[in-house]
Amino acid sequence: MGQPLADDLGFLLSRASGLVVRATNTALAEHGLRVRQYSVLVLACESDDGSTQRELAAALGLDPSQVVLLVDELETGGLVERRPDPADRRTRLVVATAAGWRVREAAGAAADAAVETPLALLGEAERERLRDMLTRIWSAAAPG
Amino acid sequence: MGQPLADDLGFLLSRASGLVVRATNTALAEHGLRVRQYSVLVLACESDDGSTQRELAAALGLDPSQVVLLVDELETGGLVERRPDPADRRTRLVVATAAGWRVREAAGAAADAAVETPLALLGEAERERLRDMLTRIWSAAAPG
DNA sequence: TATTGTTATACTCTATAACTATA
DNA sequence: TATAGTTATAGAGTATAACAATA
Repeated sequence: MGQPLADDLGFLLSRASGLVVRATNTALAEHGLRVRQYSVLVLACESDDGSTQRELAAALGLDPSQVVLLVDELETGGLVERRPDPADRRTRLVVATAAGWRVREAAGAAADAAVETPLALLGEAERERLRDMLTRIWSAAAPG
Repeated sequence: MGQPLADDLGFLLSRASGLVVRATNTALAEHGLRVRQYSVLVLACESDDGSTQRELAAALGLDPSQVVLLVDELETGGLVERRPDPADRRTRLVVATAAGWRVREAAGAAADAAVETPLALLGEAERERLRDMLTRIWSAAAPG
């Protein structure tokens, strides 16, 4: 007869994800960002030499064509810039600007605070276990 | 300086959720469903007397106006029907038809199989812990 | 007055295909 | 011939506001 919907991990994942994404988007709004743009900005801040859009797409689980638009918006806002790659003229390295770093820090604090409400019932040890499981879900389906 | 994106639970949740939803949608396609319609159908099968659209919306975490369209599609496909509520003429009770039950069973088996790939690295005990944590995330933010 | 279902609208996200320039 | 980035488009998902019927 099938399991109840409340036991379906796919359903539970998407419902929890939607909740957290909504809360994060609300918090990011005052910084002019949404989660997708924010994710790109965070990744750009993580690499000193910049990341190719292909690398960003793989890390985010998005199609490269979507990354183009996200980087466009961040670039228009002056938060990242596209630098030519000296080694390969096809690729463009996405690097955070000084303004990007500042926004990333403020927006990150707001996002972390916003997510405390939905995560309130989870202790730090549990969150670490949750991170581990979600990472393994990703690695099982997106090897490499 | 902020945590790495790979440690951000919001990001990990949405990435894992997207992955599982994509796999499930692919599996449900041959049954003419997508996850949202499927979720409504499963809930309709769970209640003998039917659920109001308000109840469905609350359980799914959707706005009631979205449930209208999902039920419309299921009703057009003959999988559910809207029955008048004898106790309250405003409400309409959503009930699965016999065809709905059959589709729910076949689609559920396909969805369960499809999700085995991304969940392959999690044992049953871990899945139970994951269910518990995701349920608590929901209950922390959507009390009631 | 408040609630249920409904309609309408706009925006965001997702999926796909095709094109260009380089390798 | 393959890869990085880009453009374009259509469809699905999300968010809000307003309305009629009923409580």
